Amino acid sequence: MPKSTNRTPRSSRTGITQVAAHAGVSPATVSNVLNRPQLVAETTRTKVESAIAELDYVRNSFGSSLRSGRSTSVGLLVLDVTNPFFTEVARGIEDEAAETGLAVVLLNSAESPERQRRNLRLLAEQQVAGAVVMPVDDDLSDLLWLQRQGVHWVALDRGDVSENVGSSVSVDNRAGGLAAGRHLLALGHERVTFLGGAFAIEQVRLRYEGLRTAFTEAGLDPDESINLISLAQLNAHQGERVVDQVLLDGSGKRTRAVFCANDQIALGFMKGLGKRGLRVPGDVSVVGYDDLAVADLIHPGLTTVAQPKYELGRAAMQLLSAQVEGSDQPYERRIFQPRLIMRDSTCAFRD
Amino acid sequence: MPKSTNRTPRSSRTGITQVAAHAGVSPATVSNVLNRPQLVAETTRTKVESAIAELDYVRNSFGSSLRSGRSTSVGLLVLDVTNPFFTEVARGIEDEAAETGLAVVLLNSAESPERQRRNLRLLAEQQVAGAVVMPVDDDLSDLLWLQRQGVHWVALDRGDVSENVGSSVSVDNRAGGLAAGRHLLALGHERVTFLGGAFAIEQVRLRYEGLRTAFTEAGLDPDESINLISLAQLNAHQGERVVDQVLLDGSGKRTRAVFCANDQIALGFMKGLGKRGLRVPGDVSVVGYDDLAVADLIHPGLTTVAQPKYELGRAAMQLLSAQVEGSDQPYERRIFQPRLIMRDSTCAFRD
DNA sequence: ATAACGGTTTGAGACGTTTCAACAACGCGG
DNA sequence: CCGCGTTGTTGAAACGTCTCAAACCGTTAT
Repeated sequence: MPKSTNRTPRSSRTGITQVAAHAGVSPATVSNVLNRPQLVAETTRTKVESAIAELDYVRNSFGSSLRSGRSTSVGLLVLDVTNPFFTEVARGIEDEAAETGLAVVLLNSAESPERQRRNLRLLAEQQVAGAVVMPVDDDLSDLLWLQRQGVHWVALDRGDVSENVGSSVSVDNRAGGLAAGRHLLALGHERVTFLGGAFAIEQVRLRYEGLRTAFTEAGLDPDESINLISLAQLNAHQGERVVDQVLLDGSGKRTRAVFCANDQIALGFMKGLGKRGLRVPGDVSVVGYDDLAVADLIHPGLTTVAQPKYELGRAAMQLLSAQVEGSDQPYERRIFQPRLIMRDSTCAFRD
Repeated sequence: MPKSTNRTPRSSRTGITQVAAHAGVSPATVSNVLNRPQLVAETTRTKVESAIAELDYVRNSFGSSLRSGRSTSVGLLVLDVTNPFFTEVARGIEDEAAETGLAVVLLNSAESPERQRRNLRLLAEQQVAGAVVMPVDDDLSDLLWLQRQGVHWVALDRGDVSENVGSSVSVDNRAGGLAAGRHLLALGHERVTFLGGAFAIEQVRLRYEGLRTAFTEAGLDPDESINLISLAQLNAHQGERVVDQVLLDGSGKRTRAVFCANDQIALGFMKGLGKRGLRVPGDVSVVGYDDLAVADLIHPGLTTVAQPKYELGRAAMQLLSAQVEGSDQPYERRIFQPRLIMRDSTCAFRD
């Protein structure tokens, strides 16, 4: 990469000073028009405004932010830009930010702690007002560092960050697991496979716990009734790969109901079933988690647990704004409720 | 929203000056260590470096950029953050940017010209070094304005921006349509429905033209052989809604092959077919466009035209860097080739 | 006539960094 | 011992904006 000399091209870009000259007032007045219009008299204000229009002036946020200490952008640090869950959230954040005139700086941790660290550092350098972060692991020290640098943050989908460390928005994963479990039990499935155990990931663990609760509620022993299968990664490929293992079940009886930690796994799993000539829900009932757009498009429609992703994003941004505007704000954790969406991938148990 | 006084909290944040004091050198030297390490003597450099480490100094990009005129962020303006096509592209851009230490500012036009305009303005204010833009319509005047403000840009997936206005990266849509057409013809389908005509969108028009070329090649009259159906929007819902209309075809004969302008349409269409008890590919062969991740997960697997999305993003970013580093660079347009992926949603014609 | 007072405007620093000309220190050949 | 080039270091002036205290100016109260 050649280290080119890439400096501001022309000698004097149109700045607040040029506008001031053109309108016959002082720079300070122009600044006032821009930032506290109430302070400046009607007639001068219009004069300045037309000067701004004529010169096609746009504010230089560097100068502005440098002086005022206020930043006009916020960070969004996600694990994987490609993940449909995040993209919905991102849209919520983006919409909310747009209303406040904030720009969203998107960074991708790619699930790597090292890259997360680099990105947080970048955010600190960029002096963002705040950041919405999906932490890559349980180690919050980097986030605390960010806080010390004066950057507020809100944790996304990680309700477990301890209360007095930061705000968070998340969806009640336990409730989601519970709803899925109740649904399957209502259909008569007293034996269920949970597909996706990777308990390092909090969300998965909670969904599993919710499922167990449903069985306990029903007077069944979770340890007996739930077949737990661990996956290296929570993607479609793993879901497909593990089909045979699931079908055997260990108990001898064939598995009739599967609850997947997310929709992608469910899709992979269903693909695997199809290859083996098994039908959903005739042979196996499948419940997913996330309600991706495709869940409603595939055949059969996937019964799944929906999360208010867009709302989640908006809420995250709102909490962040609150933090930023009043540094003394107490930390808040907002928890949303998931919703079971019944489609055609589940049906009543029959032997 | 309360207009709180939210100023820089502490009196003197650790800046280059504090580091200088702590290391017993001048601020200029610290700056040199940061930007041109070769210039400064080994011993002083280490001295400064440890001061930086001890004080946990992070560079303030406002001050830096203000003075140097160099920006450390680029914009990415998309039509819809949620669109899987863009998210892949975004990942490419993000990866490439990360390597250069650039931050990506993500903005969403939501298909609205007015919001695009606002976003471009925001980018100008943020003084980004450049932007990757998917223009919302054919009106390039706002982009030219951006250029006048000193912000370079690269058009994404819009090869039609005229040569001497800006760079672009795109995928050869005509070739994609051609490949799809040849594939269907090779299977014996001499009559095909094109689903998605909304020719305001350049990509769609070109895919259609490619399809026509395939028929012409084969000695068939495109006007006779291709049934063109227009959709208000290119989404799954529209794809589903239009099923009956497609099946009738007008010619009396039942449609046996459909080429959809994108995968989402294809998915919706297939859902509609399923509801009517028709099988893919037995009753109707379906070809999509985009190769979304789900195309390989659903049953039957969707035959579709894949675009090198990730590469597209990387290339866009590379072109942008070139523009930024040497303002004199000639505009370049990079065109990628799509690839037909054969799965199970197409089969030989039989009556 | 003076003082006090709102409503407006403005001069003169900051903010944190980079840059560049100038300076210091040093060794070296003449 | 003097100039001279080389290598490191630095003082001071930007960059574009915001902010604050001070100045200005017609009014009105004293």
